Amino acid sequence: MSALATGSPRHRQIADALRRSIRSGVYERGTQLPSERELAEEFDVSRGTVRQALATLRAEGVVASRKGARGVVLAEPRAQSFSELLSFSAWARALGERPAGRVVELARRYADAADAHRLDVTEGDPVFFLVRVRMLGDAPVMIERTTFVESVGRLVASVDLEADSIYARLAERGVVFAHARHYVSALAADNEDAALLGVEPGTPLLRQVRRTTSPEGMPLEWADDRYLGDAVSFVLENSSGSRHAARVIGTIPEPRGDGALR
Amino acid sequence: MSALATGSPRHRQIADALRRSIRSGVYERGTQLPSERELAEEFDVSRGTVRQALATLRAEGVVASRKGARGVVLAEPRAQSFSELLSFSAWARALGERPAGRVVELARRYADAADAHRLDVTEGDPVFFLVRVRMLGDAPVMIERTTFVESVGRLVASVDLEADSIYARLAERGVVFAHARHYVSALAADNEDAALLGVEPGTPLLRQVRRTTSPEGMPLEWADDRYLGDAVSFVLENSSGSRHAARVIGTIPEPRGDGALR
DNA sequence: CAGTGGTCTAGACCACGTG
DNA sequence: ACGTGGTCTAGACCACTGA
Repeated sequence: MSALATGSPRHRQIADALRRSIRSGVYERGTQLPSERELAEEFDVSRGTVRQALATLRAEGVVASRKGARGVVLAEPRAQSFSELLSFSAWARALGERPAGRVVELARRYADAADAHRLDVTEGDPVFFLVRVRMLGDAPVMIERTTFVESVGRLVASVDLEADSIYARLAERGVVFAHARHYVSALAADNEDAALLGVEPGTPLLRQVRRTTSPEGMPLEWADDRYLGDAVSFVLENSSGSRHAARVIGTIPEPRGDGALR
Repeated sequence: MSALATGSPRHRQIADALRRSIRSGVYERGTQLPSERELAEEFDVSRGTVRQALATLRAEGVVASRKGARGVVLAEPRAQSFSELLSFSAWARALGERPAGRVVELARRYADAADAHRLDVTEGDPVFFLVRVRMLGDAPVMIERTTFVESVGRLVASVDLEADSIYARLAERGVVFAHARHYVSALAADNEDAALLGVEPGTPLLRQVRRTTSPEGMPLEWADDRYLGDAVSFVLENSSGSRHAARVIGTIPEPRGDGALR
């Protein structure tokens, strides 16, 4: 016990405490939580702070609540975070797997129309392009094709790409990835995909196109990741109030509009 | 103008107003928003209410904010909601498409192990099983295989499944779908999939397995939806603070644990 | 340095649900 | 009828950003 987050905000500490209570069976799946006023007294904070903590758990799909009734426990908390969705290395390590990567290509090149659109740069501006095959243990599970804006790419080029997590290294140098939008669809492996993953062309792949921005909203990278369909899946939570996820026609918005459809 | 949501909470009205302002170009992508205190004065509410509205936009990926600096506009707001992710009909209509569906099978049967696990019922309990092919215009785009708990399934059986949105009809009868967890992966069309969608076996499909619960956390249905990979994709937003989405090893959790992994 | 968002408090009223 | 969560107010202090 102890040594935990004395400096972190109170509402986060409370969310952590509630998560632990649920995981350890103090509050079981399907049962009701104490009222917000009771929790406020228990943690010696105002009700507003308790509500802030509960909002976090609600967004995680751990609890649900309605107007006149007490909150209920929906499910065990999942251990995941933003960095684990962004970084293959962080994710793999959190699962106890040994992440590995083989660099296929690292090049400085010039932005084409797609790069320009997704990174908010001008066509012809320099960007960095990186292709890696990522593995769990010895088995390849995905191909990662990432395009970085020049300032970030220069840092990437100085990292040990075979061993390290790019995002951990960049974070050390003050490059913060704060927000991402992901497009998820399915496609058949083309010849290059197939060769890199060691499968037949035509094998179904899960495609994730991602665009990541800094806290200021500045695009930092975009990536086209392709997973073996039976190796990995994505999980998302989705409640009546929230709009974190959506479904769109077609695959990936290419030409104009940043937001697809239209 | 006017006629809009006089009864809805103030923070929602403010979020709507800000979304409109961004869409209409009052606040452009990449620029700063007014300070929270200024917005509070403009809308004549307290700062807390403004922050509640901004939290919504943040979760949607429309704006971002950090400690000492003003919020910035990340992207144009997307028109989507929970019901549009859940209901094929609502989604298609919102896009101006004409949704259609062909019922392949509707049967009352008895829960197998997977049903029992996902719906919190006992193996052998009655459930309702529905298979539909969904189309946009004349083209089939997905197969929907849904299993309902008995109480909901009985209502489903009384609905015009070819024309109506199940979820709209159920909502009218007081069955509220409040929370969903989705698992997204890729797989190859099997013979049945291929025949129903009119494609070759082996064609890549985007698979979404969903489990939906009531506001009280009671499971109402689970579904295995398979989309033509090039017809539809999913979009998700994901910020440093949030945990709405995650990546997991393997495809769909089958046996135990509700939360996959472990 | 002044201004900002992040956090927190201590109240209040309402619509809703359950007994 | 009562307790509940949802909403809202009017303050306050802090850590951080940016000129």
